[in-house]
Amino acid sequence: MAVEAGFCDKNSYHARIVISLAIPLQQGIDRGGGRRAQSGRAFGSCYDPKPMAEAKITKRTEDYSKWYTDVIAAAELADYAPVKGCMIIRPNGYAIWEKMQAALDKMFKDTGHQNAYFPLFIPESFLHKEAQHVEGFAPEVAVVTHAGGGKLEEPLVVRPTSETIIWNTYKNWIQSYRDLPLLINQWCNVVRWEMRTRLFLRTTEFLWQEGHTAHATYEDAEEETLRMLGVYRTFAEDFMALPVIEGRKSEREKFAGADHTYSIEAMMGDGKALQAGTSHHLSQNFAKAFDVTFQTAQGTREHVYATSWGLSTRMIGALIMAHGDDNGIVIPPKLATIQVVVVPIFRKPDEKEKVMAAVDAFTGALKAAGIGIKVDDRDQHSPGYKYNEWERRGIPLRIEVGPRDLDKNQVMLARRDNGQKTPASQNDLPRTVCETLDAIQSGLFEKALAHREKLSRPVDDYSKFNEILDSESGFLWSHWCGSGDCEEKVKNETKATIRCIPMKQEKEAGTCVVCAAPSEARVIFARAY
RNA sequence: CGGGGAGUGGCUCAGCCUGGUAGAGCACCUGGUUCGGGACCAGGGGGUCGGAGGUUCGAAUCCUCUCUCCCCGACCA
Repeated sequence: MAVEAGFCDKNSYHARIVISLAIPLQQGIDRGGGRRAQSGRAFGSCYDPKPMAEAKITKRTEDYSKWYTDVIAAAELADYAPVKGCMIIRPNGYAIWEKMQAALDKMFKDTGHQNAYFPLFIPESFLHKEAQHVEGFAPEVAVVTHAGGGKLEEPLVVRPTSETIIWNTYKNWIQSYRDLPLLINQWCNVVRWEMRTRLFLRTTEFLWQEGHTAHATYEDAEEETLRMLGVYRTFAEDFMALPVIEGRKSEREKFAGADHTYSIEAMMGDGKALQAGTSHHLSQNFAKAFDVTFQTAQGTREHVYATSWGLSTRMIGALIMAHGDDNGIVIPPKLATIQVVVVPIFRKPDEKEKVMAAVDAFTGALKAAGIGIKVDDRDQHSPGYKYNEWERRGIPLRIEVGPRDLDKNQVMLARRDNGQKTPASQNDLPRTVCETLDAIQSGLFEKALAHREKLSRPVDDYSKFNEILDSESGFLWSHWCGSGDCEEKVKNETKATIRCIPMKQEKEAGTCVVCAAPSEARVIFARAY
C-alpha cells in the first residue's frame, strides 16, 4: 500500500534492484570506508557572529530544504546510515514515533482491530498476482536472490507493502461470512528503493503501520476505508496539531491495486503539500488475485472486499515541517515524551540546595499529574545554554526557577510555541502547566491552520499557476474536468499534482482550469513532497 | 542516470597548487572560577588523512581506478 500514491507509469519490472546475501565475508566488504560527509551540509552557514557551541540551523526563509536537514541534526532526530537512502532514527526521533504509535494503536484497538505480524520476505511470484500492484511496485522492490550460501530457487522480495502475503494468508483464514469482518493491523518496516531520498519523508526503509481488513460487502469495506481515514484525521488534528484535508485521490495518484484511495493532505511550512496518511478501498482486486472467497448466509460463495490503510514515520517529517521554526523543532505536547523541562538556576551551593528542594517538590506534583518532566540539573552548562538546547529539541514548555523566583513563590514558564515567558505560582502548578500545555497544543493547530488558509486560494486562471507556485506555493483550489490528460499537463508544466478531491466542500459549477470543460467541484493542486 | 559539490579526530574545516610523514575551533576528560538567554582559565586524551593500486628515498598532498554522501534535475513512496 502506498502512503503516497502515483504508481501508474512505472518502468518495466526489469528495473528491479537485486540484492544478494551471499557476499563472502572475507572479501568485498569495505570496512574502512565508513567515514562520510553525510551530515556535512547540516552545519554549514553561520549567521550569528559569535561562535556557537552547537549546530547552526539555516534560516527557513533562506533555504527551507537545508533548514529541514539542519533541524533534524540539531534536534538529534536521525542520522544518515552507511547505506544510501537509509537512516538511523535516534532516540529523540524514535520517542516521537513511539508516541505516535501509542496514540494510533489505541485508536485501532478501539475500532476493533488486532495486531499481527507478517514476514519481511515475500515470494517474488506473489507480487505478480495482481497486475496493477506489480506494475506499480516492481521498480522499487529489492529482491533477495542469494541466501544460505547459494542461489535461491525463487527470489524473495523485501516487502514494499504486505497486501500479497497477507491475502495469501487470509485465503486460509476466511471461510464463512462469520469470519468477517477480519480486522488486522501490523507495525513493521518496509523497503522501497527510491531514486532520491529525504530523511523521514522518503527513505529506502521506513517504519509504518499497515491495516488490512476483509469485509463481506463493498459497502462495508467503504465504511471501513472512511472510518480509518477519519482515525488518521483525528490523529493528525488532535495529536499532531496538524490540520488536514480529507479527500479522494485521482486515478493516477491512487494506490497500485486499489479501487480508489483516500488521503489526508497537510500543508508544510513552505506551502508544499504532504500526504500524511492513506486509506484504500481495494474492492475485490486482491481477493480475486489470491482467490479469497467466503460462503454467505445464503450459501453462495463470493470474493471478499478489502481495505488497507497506512501511516508512516513520514509523519515525523510532517511534524518537523508543520511546527518547526528557526530555533529547532516544536513537538506538540501530546507527542512529547518530555513535555516540560525544568532548568534550575543557582550560583552557590546553598542556593542550589534551596532551588533543588523547591524543584523536587513541584516536579513530584507534576509527575503525579501525569506530566512528562525532565529536570536539567547539569552543572557544566549555563541556563542560557540549556534554554537553547531544549528549544532546539522542541520541548513544549520550560520551567525556569532561581532564587528570585523562590522569594516570590513562583516559577517562570517559557512556551516553546510562541516564546512567551510568564510567571506562575508554585501553588497549583500542575493545573497551570496542564492548561499551558493544552494552550500550546491548540495554539500549534491554530497557527498551522492559519498558515494553510493564508496559502490556500481559488485559482481559475491556469496562466497564474506557475506564478503562484513559484512565489508562495500553497494549495490551489481549481476546477478540474476529471481527465488524466489535463492532470498530466499541469504536472508537466507546473510540477503541481492533484493532491486530492476534497470530500467536504460545496458543489460549485465551473470549468476545468486547463481545458474549460464543465466541472462541478474544485480539487487541490499543489507541489508536494 | 545527467550536472554540481564533498570525503582529513565526535562535528565544522585548514593543509594539497609549490610531496618531507597532520593542525585549528567546537565537542570530550581533569582541576578551578562561573551560572536569570549559548561562561572562562589551565592542563589533557583522541585522527595516518573514504578505499585500492601506482609514481617516489618519502604521498593527506601527484597519477589511475573505485566507493560513498550532499545539492539540483529526471523520477517518486
